[in-house]
Amino acid sequence: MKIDIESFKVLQVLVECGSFAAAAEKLHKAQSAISYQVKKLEQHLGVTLFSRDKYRAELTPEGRAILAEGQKLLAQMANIEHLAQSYSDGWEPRLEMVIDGALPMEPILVALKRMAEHKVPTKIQLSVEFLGGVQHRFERDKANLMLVKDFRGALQYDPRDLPEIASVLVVSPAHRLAGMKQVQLHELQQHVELTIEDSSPDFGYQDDMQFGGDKVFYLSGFVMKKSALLKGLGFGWMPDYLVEEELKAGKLARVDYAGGNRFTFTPRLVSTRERPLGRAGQLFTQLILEEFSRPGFYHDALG
Amino acid sequence: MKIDIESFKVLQVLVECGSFAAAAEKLHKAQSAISYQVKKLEQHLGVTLFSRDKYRAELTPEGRAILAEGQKLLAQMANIEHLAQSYSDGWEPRLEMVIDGALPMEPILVALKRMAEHKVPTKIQLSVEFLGGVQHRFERDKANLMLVKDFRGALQYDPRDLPEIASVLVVSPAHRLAGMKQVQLHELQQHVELTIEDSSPDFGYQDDMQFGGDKVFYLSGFVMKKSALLKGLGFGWMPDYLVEEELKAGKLARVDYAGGNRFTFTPRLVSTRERPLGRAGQLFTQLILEEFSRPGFYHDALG
DNA sequence: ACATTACCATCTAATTTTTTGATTGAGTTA
DNA sequence: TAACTCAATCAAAAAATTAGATGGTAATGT
Repeated sequence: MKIDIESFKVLQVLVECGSFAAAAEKLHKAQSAISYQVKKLEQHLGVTLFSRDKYRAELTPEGRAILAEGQKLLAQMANIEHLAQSYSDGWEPRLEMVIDGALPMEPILVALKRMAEHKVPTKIQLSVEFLGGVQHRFERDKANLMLVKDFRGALQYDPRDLPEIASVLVVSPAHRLAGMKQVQLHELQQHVELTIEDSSPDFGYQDDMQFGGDKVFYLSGFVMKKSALLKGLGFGWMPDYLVEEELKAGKLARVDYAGGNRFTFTPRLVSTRERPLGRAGQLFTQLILEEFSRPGFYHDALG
Repeated sequence: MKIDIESFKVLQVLVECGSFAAAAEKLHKAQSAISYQVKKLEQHLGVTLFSRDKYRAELTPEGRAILAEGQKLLAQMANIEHLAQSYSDGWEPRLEMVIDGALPMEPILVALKRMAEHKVPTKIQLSVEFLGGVQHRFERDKANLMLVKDFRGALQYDPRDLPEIASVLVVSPAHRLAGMKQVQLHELQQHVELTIEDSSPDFGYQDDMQFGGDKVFYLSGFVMKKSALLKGLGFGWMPDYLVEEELKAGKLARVDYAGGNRFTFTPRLVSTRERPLGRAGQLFTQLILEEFSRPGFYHDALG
């Protein structure tokens, strides 16, 4: 004779209705069934829930307390059913995403905010990595989505292009490189290059855009890289949207590198066919596309 | 076909054991019963909990999430059973107490602390009232215990004496009454008397110890009364234990009232025969008796 | 490669739990 | 007082759950 959630439902309705018979009617049951359920619950708990010495059965103080706890139980049960309903409506329970720190966070955060506004039941986890670390983590954690800068595609992946992002080679105006015209590669190589540290543990990945000088500082993110640039520590690539202000204000200067001081990359939104996106992943995909394509945002930063 | 708590227990054990057969053995059931329970739960929730395409059945992501919620359900259920066990062990679900603000809080709080150390499952509610307010609230709220100063006993009550507490008539040393010898009643009546406001809404109750002058200030508690005394606003009774320090330090002085500047009262712990005390009430009664009888506490304050 | 074992779904029959419908005694209302 | 409502109880019926047997498939051992 196991305890049954239904007993608490009965208890609840019983108290609402005020009598066994009324509760029976409300639950489309016979009155004896209610009696039976209450008795069962009382026996199982070893506690008298109702005092029957008066005409109407009345909740005991213990009954009141058990009822209150039972409500919580019912609420948790309802919660589970709601969750299950969400799942069978196509929402996935979790959405894990890995994002390249080189990409602008603003549209990503806006997309997440809009997700929240849609009351999506999916639990979302977002990790930020750099360079090879993105793909490494995506594979290690078997994440669902990856928002990545450089992507070596394979068959099982399902990539989708986002609008291009441009980068520019910059340096502090106080730095020697700032004043030079038509800087040659060997000249660049004599200065400190600032780079983002690859966050993958195994270095199978190599940044295309490194210059190969002796003095390379590896930094752990664009915030640090930018402040190192501002301090005149060295030169390095920065996405336009991160240095627009500083260039305008003259706090940073473009390096006039002979090989070109601009390059663009195409961020990609990648999922895998093994783990097809659920409803939340699809919604996020759509929102990310919208936010990255929104005019007047970081595109304005482009010269 | 209703959903059953037992299903979640099965789910839990199933995941712990890793196989249907092992779970069946652990639960002393046939393997087919486990299959049946899982299928039932899946159907009811409309969600696939296990993927059976591989050799071993494996939790789906949805299953993992449902399991996590199910654990909460089981925890709540266990909580209810624990509570019920407490009740059938004689613990009452609630203990409501009303306390006279004239009594020292220290031993009461110590008793409550010791209650907590006993891991009493009873929910405790404590209200502080003054004079007639104590009994009024006791009756209105149908509380279980009342710790009261003056008590008009009736048959249905079950009072129990606590050690006496003494009060003294005090005033600021700067006040005119402070220097006077053998103060007569009519002299007292010309000054402001400070009294605690009766907290009962209907004033059926009248404080015995008032002097009947014109100028009476009603204050809402001893903290306020004491600071009014210290400021020299008037004179009034204070329990010894509250003014011991001030008398020693000379910040307050005894009034040399010809009718006597001391009176004692007997606090009483009262319950009613209609609502006999449960285990928590009995324990509290015992602890309160111990704390009020503890030597070296507020009794030291007595001259 | 073959036999053996472990895994889980499914089926039927047995068992247990729950519901029903009728009855009873006690308390309430007209 | 008669008619009524309340809740407990009982036996029978209905429903849910379990055990035991069987079968197909995947892993394991020889």
